[in-house]
Amino acid sequence: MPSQNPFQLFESEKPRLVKKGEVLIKSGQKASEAFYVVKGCLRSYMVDAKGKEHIYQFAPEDWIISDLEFFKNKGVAFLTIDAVENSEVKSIPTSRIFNITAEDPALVQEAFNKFQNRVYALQQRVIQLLAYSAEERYQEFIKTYPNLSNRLPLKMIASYLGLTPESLSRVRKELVKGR
Amino acid sequence: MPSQNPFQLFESEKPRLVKKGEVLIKSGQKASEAFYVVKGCLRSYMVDAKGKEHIYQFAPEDWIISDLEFFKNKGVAFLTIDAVENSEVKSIPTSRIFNITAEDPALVQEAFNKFQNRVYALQQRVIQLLAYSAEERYQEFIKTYPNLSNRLPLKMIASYLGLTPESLSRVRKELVKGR
DNA sequence: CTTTTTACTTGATTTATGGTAAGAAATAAA
DNA sequence: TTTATTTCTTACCATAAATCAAGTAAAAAG
Repeated sequence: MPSQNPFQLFESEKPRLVKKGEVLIKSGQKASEAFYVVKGCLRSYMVDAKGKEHIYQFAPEDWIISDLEFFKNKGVAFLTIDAVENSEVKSIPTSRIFNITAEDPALVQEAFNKFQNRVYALQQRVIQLLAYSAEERYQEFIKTYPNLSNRLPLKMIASYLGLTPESLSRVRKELVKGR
Repeated sequence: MPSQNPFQLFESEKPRLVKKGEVLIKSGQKASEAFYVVKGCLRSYMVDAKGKEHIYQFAPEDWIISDLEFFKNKGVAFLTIDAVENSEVKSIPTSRIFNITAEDPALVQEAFNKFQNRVYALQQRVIQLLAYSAEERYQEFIKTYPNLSNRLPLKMIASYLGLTPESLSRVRKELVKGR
């Protein structure tokens, strides 16, 4: 969810420092915050029955990240959110995002744009998971997020793409050979 | 994108009849409409390089369906939308959805709810594609959309779940045996 | 109805990706 | 630095799902 200017909704909030690895929202927890990343990178993920992590989203600078399941799920977070790097974030209760109707129309417009971008990004993600091979998904990832692909450990990119680290390592090897 | 009451935005539109198989938006086409399904069922899908269809979304009664890529893609539709059954639909230009700021606050609130539901549904979909096996995805589908699973041909459900019809047929066979 | 087309099933085989394991490289900690 | 920990690579093998192929069932068209 990138934006030209920091989202107005977060403007008045004080940024907070979070250390690499620090957990901001824990799955099963009864809290719901949305985070705006000023600096660094957060991620959201779920852990399956076998203990394997599946990364749903990365949020580098200027992105917003939260767990929307909250509303559907009796106020219990479904995803875990933690910091991939030492970061600086602003936060608001998620509920505020859905209660801005009466406020500034510019804010409403801004929220619409965010939602539009978000739905668009998710559409891309679903299509890629449905229709693309491991190699195609990886190539698309580095094309779409060139900045992220050199900052993130391979195993996290693999998790985001629905692959094992071993498979992504092999894919990468093939790509190098191919040039 | 289900809703309690038909979305206000579509209220004043005249419903139009579409026949099973009729194409409403064609990939590559320079049109962008959002459809509200009064009766029947629509779907959106993309066709990959090998000619294989991948279904992104189904829209039965009371759902909204459109191609958001439009905005990002120089006004060219990425997905194709057609009718899975004889249907009755209302439509508006997609752009209207993003230009309702100045109008009725209730409308804005309604749009927020739709977006929230949509992002939530997409989150579920991504997580399932990342973390679930063929069998788990199918079971989740019939649990989440019990009504849809008996109306749709198996091959479309397979496409939606990212499977071949052969694989889904086998999954189904195993499930019957298991009981 | 009868015919034609499309959808579904099932078996045999292949393929892409996963799992295991061990070592190398890189990063973090001491 | 040196050591410890984590990440990445690579080889070998396993497996879920895809592909191919052929037949059956069901739906649409005549």
